[in-house]
Amino acid sequence: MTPTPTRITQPALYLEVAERLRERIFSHELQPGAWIDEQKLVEEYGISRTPLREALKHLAAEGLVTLKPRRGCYVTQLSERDLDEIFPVMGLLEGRCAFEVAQKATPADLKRLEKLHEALERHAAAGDANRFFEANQDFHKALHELAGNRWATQMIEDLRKVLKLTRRDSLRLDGRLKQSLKEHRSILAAIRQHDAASAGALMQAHMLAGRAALAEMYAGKK
Amino acid sequence: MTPTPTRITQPALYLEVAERLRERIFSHELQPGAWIDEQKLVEEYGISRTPLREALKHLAAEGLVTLKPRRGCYVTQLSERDLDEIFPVMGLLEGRCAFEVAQKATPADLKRLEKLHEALERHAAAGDANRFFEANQDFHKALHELAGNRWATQMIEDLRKVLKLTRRDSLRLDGRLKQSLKEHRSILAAIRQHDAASAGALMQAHMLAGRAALAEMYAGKK
DNA sequence: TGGCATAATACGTTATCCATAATTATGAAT
DNA sequence: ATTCATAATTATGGATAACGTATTATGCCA
Repeated sequence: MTPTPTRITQPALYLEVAERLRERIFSHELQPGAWIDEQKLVEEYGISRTPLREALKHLAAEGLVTLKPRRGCYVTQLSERDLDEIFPVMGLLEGRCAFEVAQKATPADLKRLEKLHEALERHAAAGDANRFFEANQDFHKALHELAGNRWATQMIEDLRKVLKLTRRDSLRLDGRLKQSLKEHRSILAAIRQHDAASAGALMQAHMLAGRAALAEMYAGKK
Repeated sequence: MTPTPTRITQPALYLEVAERLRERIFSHELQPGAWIDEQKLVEEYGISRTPLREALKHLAAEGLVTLKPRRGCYVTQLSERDLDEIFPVMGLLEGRCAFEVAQKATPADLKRLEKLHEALERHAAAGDANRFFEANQDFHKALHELAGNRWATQMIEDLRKVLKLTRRDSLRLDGRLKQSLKEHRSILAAIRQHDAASAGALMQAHMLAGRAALAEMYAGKK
């Protein structure tokens, strides 16, 4: 038998720390705007300051935290303006992916997408927003992979991470989940028909609709 | 009199180091694929390993260097595939900026763009590829600023840095400078007429033409 | 010549210290 | 008592040294 399939090269410590912090940020245990206490984390994780600081710089490059010189590290707070800027960029990139996939998807690719979409339908029918969110992400990821542009994919993933700072559960908004499903359906249909222009445009609209849903949620909170 | 207007908060050391390394990378003193010797740099700059390593991680996040676990740091080498992926993304983002600016440029904005374009014309007429390159960058930067999407701008700038790893002087290619100027002219014309769709499309084509020029250069080298 | 053990190199991490800037607490003067 | 200036505290940014360990290179032996 092969020895324990331990990772060939174990990830650097700072990457592991970054991942742990990411989770805490996404779970909102560390809220946007919160100060990140280096000393506390050092003790908590039982590591030294160096890798922690490297992890924080890494997260800063991703945009999840903001480094204020001589004042420490804070969880990034997205402004309304940030959202107004990020979603259109996402729309461009995701729209392009959809465009590409519609052009070159093979029957096997289509089958895969349909399978992912079925999961989406299922979770929507069950009203399970969490699973829907996951399935949604899987569907988009499959599109990126099929589009085959690694740089675009990287950018989209970075932006998605940043958006997770805020998005939380706009899907739970009354009707948004159903609407989102509908949009997905039409995107998939366009891809199936190899109608690249429509697929791209629909995807772009899908992103902007996501922004609008968020805005609605904020408005509702007031 | 006010005290010496020294920088309110002087930039962190690792940022300065990163900038110096960037220059050495762009000047091709550090060539793509080259191994970066930490010890040598530490001695050379008279700093300790900590800020140097932070600088390297920063550059890695920008994509200029690649960190191989336990094997050190190497200047990033772009493949043909990378170029084929990056230029279209640039096209999307820059195209969008041009689109936006065409929509909302004020007379003052147009005047500013025209002034920048004049510099472009001047340096093209003089056949000064270096200054043309600079002026070209200024023109694009002005567009980003007028478009007003900071996130898109950030991404474009990051990609431009990465492209500088390779691009060097495709502008010196026979005729490319002139062709580039022509493309700029038509873009500016579309913006002046507030023809957003054309401005966006022309800009996108401009980016793809840049990719094609690079490919031609590679082909010529063989 | 080929495989394996050993040595050298350099990366990742820890621990500690110092300087400086920011924050808070303290105390004096009006 | 309130305000302002100063002092004490705290935390970040940076430097240094040292250690463990993975990778690479060297060289021995079969």
